[in-house]
Amino acid sequence: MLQIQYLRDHKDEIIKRLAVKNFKDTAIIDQVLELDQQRRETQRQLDDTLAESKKSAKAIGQLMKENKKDEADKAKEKTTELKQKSKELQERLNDITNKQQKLLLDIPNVPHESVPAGNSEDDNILIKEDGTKPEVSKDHLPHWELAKKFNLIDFDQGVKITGAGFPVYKNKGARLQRALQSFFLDSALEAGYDEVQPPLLVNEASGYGTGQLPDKDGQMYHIPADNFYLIPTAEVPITNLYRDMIVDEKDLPLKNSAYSACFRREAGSYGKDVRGLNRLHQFDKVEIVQVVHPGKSYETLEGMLNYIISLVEKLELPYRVLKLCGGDTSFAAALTYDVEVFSAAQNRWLEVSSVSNFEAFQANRMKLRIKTEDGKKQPAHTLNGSALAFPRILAALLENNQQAGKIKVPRVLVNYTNFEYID
RNA sequence: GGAGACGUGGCAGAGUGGUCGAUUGCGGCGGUCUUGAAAACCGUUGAGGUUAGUAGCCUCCGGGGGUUCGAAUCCCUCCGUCUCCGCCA
Repeated sequence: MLQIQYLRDHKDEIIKRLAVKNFKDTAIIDQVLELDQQRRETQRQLDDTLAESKKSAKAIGQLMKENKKDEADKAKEKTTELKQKSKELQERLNDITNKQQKLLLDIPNVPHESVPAGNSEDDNILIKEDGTKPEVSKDHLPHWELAKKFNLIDFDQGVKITGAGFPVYKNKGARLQRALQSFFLDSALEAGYDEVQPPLLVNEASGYGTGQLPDKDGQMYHIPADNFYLIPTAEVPITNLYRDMIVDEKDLPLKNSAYSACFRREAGSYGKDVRGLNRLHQFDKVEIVQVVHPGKSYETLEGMLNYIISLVEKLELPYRVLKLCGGDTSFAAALTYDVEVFSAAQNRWLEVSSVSNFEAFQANRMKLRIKTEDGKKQPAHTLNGSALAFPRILAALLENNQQAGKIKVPRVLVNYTNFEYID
């Protein structure tokens, strides 16, 4: 959510930058500012009325003590009138505030000035590409074939017990997943992230806090009986740990990591995108989150990106980094980098991480502020990134490392798997 | 799930209708004293809105609603915590 003060002061610039995200509903911004004007005016009227009524009520107390009943009764009448007036003003103010709030929630975050215009992933900018793509021969198999051949993942049984997009990992497939979890969590710990294990279900307020609601309602699994949502990423519970908090500047940065299962409805996906592990309804991920001083968030973003790259390098996977264009940058993000690994048998790049700076957008929604040394308060900046998502890493590992009759496990994972080959 | 108790400022804990945004203690910050520190003493110390403003004014005692001239204090409701019972990984 944008700060109303910021919107008031930089309206034209904001409209211009939102166009980069293909947000062209400028009428909504005019409406918000108009409502803001009304809000402040009504607030002022209400304050004055309440002040008068309060003064009058206090005077009555005094008159009662002095046994001046007639004067007290007179004052009561006056106060009753004032009360009626303030009640009306209060209702009007609530109405205006609610409308304004609702509209504000629908305005996306302003993209960073370096974000290029664009409509789709084709307009993303290649920042970096590194690593050696493996030689691919004709008998190279895609990961879903390998998973079957080596009995690592059972997609059909997943369909039976739940539905498509809910695979069952087995044997060395399951152990490899466990190895990834430990490797990613240990690495994050070493990089200074405090480990947490959050709930996988969150309430509505948390969904609004990080910006999934109301924008992505329908993408999350919802449990109506309790009005809970299954988390689409650990970003939601972790960042919301700091909702409604005022953090001392000297305690920054706050750094957390968490492993969690993630649940996404992925309505509308189809074709090769959902084949095998490429896109699932339930998957595993280690997420990293930081809460930082506004002056340091872009520096932090680069640091997080470099950390993520280091993981991919340790896994010996060829990768590339993209800066997302406006059209591909999510509702809540100001700047996002995607990290993709090359999956040899499919001959395609798979997104395994997305790291974003949300600036004050989430902090504003969830009232997460920092207190500076001179006692001033301002919204913090929040960031998060996948470090990393398991399924596509697994897909690339299987496809890229296949040899005659076996698959080689990268050296860094052998400590965790206790096997060198899948055979 | 059933019965009962309770939710007050960073924490502890008063206040049960009238200048209470709230006694007090601890913690934090500033000062006196000290070579320095501790102790002691003095002062200060929540959040939001409006505003050029660290001036004034208004709002906030779990959330929402109600009674009243006036509510932290009474009523309703929701949420949460605790105790006992039941169930249970």
